[in-house]
Amino acid sequence: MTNALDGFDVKLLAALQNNAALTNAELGEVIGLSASQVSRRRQKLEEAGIIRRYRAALDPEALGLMVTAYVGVTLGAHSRENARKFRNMVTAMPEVQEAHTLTGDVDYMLKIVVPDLKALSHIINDELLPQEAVHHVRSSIAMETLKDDNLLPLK
Amino acid sequence: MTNALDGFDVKLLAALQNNAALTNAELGEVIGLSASQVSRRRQKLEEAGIIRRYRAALDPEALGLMVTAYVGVTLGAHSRENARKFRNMVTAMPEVQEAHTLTGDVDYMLKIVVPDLKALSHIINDELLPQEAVHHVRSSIAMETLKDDNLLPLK
DNA sequence: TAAGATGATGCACGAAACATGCGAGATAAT
DNA sequence: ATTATCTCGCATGTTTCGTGCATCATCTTA
Repeated sequence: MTNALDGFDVKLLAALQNNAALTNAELGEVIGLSASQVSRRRQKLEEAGIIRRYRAALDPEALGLMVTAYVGVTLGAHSRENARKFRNMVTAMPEVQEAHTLTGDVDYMLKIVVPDLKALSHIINDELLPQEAVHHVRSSIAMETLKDDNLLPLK
Repeated sequence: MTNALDGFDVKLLAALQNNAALTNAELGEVIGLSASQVSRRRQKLEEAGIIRRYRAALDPEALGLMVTAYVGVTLGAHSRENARKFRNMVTAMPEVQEAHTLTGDVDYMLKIVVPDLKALSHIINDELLPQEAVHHVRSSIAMETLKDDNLLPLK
């Protein structure tokens, strides 16, 4: 069982994460393969979990989501229970697009997208800060987005 | 010309950003509309630019991309020319998934995805820091990812 | 080196999904 | 009440997809 990705696979993945609306024939034209082979390779990549899902990328501003912010959260007493609560809350919040635990003095980094500053303020002051575990919150608003494609670099 | 999104549109967008592989018939079943209507509304949403593109979401770890880091960059002398160079460089780097200018003391926030710490070190020390404009770089490695779907919150 | 096995490829064809014309129904304005 | 506008589902022609099959390349083993 050879599961290594060859050049075709890498090209295919690159094409698909750029534009998943292309037909197998068009993809084949781009990477130099027949449509049927594209179909087969695609299926394998999906089954292997390398292709996780297909998604429509929406325009935030067209939907009235004007504010993106990065919020660093520092927990106080690192009690297991409070931390668990915090994580559950954060992952359940639709405004939170990304949430990571970090090295260094800031424990969590959240990427938040909301319609306006009022909504951001509400999240920080009425949802995050009241949490028992939360000790300190530092938010920074994204003024200009230079890049936001989340495309993975394929060697 | 009425361009307001109704409930159907919102439901459709929500479904599509979760799973763009659904057929129009399946989508119609979910939101309570016929396949043909789904097709038409979809076309409109695409033409209006609300649906930007369709993308395959890949598994970073399956591709050997094990390290995600947030890198805050502070510029020194804010000369127009140096800043421009920095921005061009950053947007051209495939490892940079997101790049925003921020409010506060940190000028830029970069989200970087690379295979390993060596690659991260290389980017910071050999690509970012040598830039004339760059005064200070502070990087924080994401240890655990709680959420990374980048789904927009649809009211 | 020969021979067998494994896997990848393009072609062809049946099945599935899509796009669109059309008439019916609903809503709003005159 | 009537006309105009818009949205709807149905039906149908077209495109796209998935898979069986024979061929070709590569690798293994004797």
